Amino acid sequence: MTQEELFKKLIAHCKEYGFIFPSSEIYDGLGAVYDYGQMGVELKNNIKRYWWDAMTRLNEGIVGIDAAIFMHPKTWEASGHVGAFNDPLIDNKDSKKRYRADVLIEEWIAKQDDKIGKEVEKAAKRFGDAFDEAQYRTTSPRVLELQQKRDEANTRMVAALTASDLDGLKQLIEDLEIVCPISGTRNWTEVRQFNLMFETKIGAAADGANSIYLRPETAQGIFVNFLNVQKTGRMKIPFGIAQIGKAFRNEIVARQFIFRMREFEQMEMQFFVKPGTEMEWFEYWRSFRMSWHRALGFGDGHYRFHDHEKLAHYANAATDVEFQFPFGFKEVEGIHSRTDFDLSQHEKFSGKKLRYFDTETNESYVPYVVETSIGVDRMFLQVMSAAYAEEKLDGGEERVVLRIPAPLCPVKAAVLPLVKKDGLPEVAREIVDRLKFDMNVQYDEKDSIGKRYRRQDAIGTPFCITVDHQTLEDKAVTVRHRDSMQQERIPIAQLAAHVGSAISYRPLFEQILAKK
RNA sequence: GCGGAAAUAGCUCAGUCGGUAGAGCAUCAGCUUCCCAAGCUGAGGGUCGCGGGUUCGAGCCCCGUUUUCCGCUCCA
Repeated sequence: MTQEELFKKLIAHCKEYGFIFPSSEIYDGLGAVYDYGQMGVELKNNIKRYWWDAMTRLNEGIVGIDAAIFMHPKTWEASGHVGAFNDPLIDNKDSKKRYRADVLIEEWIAKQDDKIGKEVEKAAKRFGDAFDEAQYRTTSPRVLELQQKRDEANTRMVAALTASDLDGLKQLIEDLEIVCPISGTRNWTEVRQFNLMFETKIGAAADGANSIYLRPETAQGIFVNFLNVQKTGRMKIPFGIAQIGKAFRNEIVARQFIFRMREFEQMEMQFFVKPGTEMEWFEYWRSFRMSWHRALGFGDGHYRFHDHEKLAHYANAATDVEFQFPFGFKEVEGIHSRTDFDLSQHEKFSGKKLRYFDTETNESYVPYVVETSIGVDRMFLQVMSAAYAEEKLDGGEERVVLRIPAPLCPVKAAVLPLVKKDGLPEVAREIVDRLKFDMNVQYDEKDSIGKRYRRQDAIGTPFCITVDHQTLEDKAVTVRHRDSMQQERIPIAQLAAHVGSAISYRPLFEQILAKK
């Protein structure tokens, strides 16, 4: 089976067993939007719980918040989203390729620089030791001409971008006679703007000034609350603020199932540190976050770091945690050293001081920030793709099993009377009533016992508790394990403790702290 | 957004020459009572993605559209 086939089977499995449904499916669905079903929501909640507790409880000085999705529009000017989330795009009609218009122009400018470099090189050879590069650059007519063309193009591009002048960008591409690298033609479409933030209206006023965005990331809700939390929580640097919440991006093309959705959920933590100590903390979080992933036991080889060479405008160090999905290594989480960019920007735009007063040194400063940001949905897909397995049994039959780590499983145990008579269902119901206070349990009496085991395998239930005739005498049940399919006899009185220890997050947490 | 392919029951699919919808599995009820699915009986479930056209008649032919998949493109 190829990885592609495996991925398709996984998607089908997600729908068949109630993990994920296409949004508003009866109306043909809505592109790149998905709903979590009865099993999916349990798994997703458990993933969030694993993250939340690992971040806020295993680390001293990390507290959580839950900020609103709507934020003051100025937030997004300060964060740079209003400017940078708008990409001007242009298509070549012959090659059918799409490019960012400003990138095409930048590439053209880089080419002029190359030409200038070559001119200078040639001249250097010609003149030998007597060559004065600085003087040559300011006097050679050929170099001056190239420089002038380059600078002019740059000025026009910046002007057009600042003014959101799409026609100006198109004109510039035509004037510079830029050709498509693939087709070599200049058969371009118009330049179009794609705004990646969703916009809506707030309030009843119709004056047009009340546009508001759905947040494209959760981080800004933390930054604007930085002082609130610091002061009311009496937080001392270094400290962190964690948050789980929805974010929205109007992706031009969103595909690969739940890997890229227009509405998605993030788990973010912003860690505020003293300037100058940020690299130390960047390393700490890089290592902590990787341990968090690896503790799930999917195999260390499925993970790798991707360190960013080219950094975003706000960052001075950045790395991704990538997981090997059926469609290749892809980003699940980002760890960024964001400097004081965000808080400084908010100081500028709000006019409010966002500073920390260090009582030991009597200094006040804008803290630096190290961010960890993980997509819940990507994490969900990671768990599902790592857990999904098709096995050949000794009898030659196939079994589909989700080897989800027990603490994350949607259903922890199924209680099954071996037969639907002789008082076995009643005993099974009693067991359900005892266990349901502590965990999500299912009762099932339909079909043969083997069939019921397979149904539980398909949703990843780690324990099947079977009540048989002997149970009536010895007050013990058969516990069947999902992965090994082995069975053991356990007294009913010990069930809660037995299953309870297996579904605890504790071993995962211990492993995170041990590995670090 | 561009190009290609597809869309029939919850799932996998069949449906002849254009003649009014079918199988297996799944689901539900009953029987059977069994520790690793597919025993017996019965039942429910479809505007054939949607809209239009051709035709006496369309699941089938034509046009449009939506969604999905593949490739490109994009991706803080």
